[in-house]
Amino acid sequence: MPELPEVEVISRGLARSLEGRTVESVKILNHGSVKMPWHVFASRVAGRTISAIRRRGKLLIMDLGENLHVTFHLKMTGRVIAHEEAATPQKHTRLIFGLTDGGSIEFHDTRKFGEVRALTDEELGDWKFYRTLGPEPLETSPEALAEAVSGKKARIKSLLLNQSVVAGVGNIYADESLFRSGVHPTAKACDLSHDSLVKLFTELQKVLKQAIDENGSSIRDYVDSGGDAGSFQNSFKVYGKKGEPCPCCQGILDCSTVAGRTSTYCNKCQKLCD
DNA sequence: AAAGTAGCCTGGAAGC
DNA sequence: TGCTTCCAGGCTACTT
Repeated sequence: MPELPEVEVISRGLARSLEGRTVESVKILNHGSVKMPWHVFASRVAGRTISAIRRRGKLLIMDLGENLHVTFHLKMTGRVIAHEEAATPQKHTRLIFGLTDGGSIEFHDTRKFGEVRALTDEELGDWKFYRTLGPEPLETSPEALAEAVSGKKARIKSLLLNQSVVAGVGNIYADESLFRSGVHPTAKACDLSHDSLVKLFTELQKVLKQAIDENGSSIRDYVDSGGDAGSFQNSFKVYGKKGEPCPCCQGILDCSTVAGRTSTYCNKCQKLCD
C-alpha cells in the first residue's frame, strides 16, 4: 500500500495539477475518515488556496496558505485523486473537496483506515505522530541511518518499520531492502556490523529511488494521482513470493511473521549476525 | 525495552 | 454454487 515511493509519486502528480487552485466546498461522506470535529475541518478548508503539496514519511500534506495543513494518511487503501470536473461519489468515496474552478479532489478509501486532518502549524507540531517522525531515508546518509539503529536490541525489521526511526518505510520496502542487503529480518541490530547496517540503508535508498522512478508499486488498490498503476511490483525480489525460488540461490523463500507482519526472506542468503 | 495481540475495515481468494 | 474463513496492511493501545 502506499509507502514512501507511492506517496511521493502521488504528491508530485497532485502538486502539478492542484497548486494555486482554491477549495470552495467540502463534502464529507464518511465522518470517521476525518479525525477531528467535521465542522471545524470543513470551515477551515473552505475558501483556502492550495499553496503546496508535499510528503513527509507516508503522510501526504496539502498546505493551504500560511497556517493550515491538510494531512492525508492513506494507510492501506487510501487514494487522493484530482478531477477536472465535479467528482461523482463512488461506493468508497469518503471526502470530496469542490474547487472554485469546477474541479474536485476526491479521497477514496475502501477500508476506511485512512485519516484526514486540517491542522494549524501549532497543532501539526503538537501531533505526536508527526512530531516523532524519524529522518527521511532519501535525505539522510546511510551512515547516519546506520548510526541511529546501531547497538539496539530490537529486530532490524521492526526498526525499519518504526516511523520514529526512519520515516516512510512499510512492509514491502523493508523486505526488499533486507533481501538486497543480505540481512535477515529477525536479526537484532546489535548483532550486525556497521558495514552491514550501512549496506542495508544503501539498498533501502536504491530500492526507494527505483520505485519512485517506476511510479511506485501497484498491488491491489494503489494508483497514482492520475489513476495510473506503477510498475515496481514487477521488480519485487521477495515481497509476496513465499514458496518461490530465491533469485540468488534458488532455494525456497521462507515466510513468517516478524514484528507483526508477514515477512518473506531467504534463510540462506540473509544473515542473522556478522 | 521489546514483543505479542487485538482492533480498526473491506473485499478478494482460498477452503469446504 | 454458496457459504465461511483467512488474509492484507499501518498504527495505536494494551498486556506480557
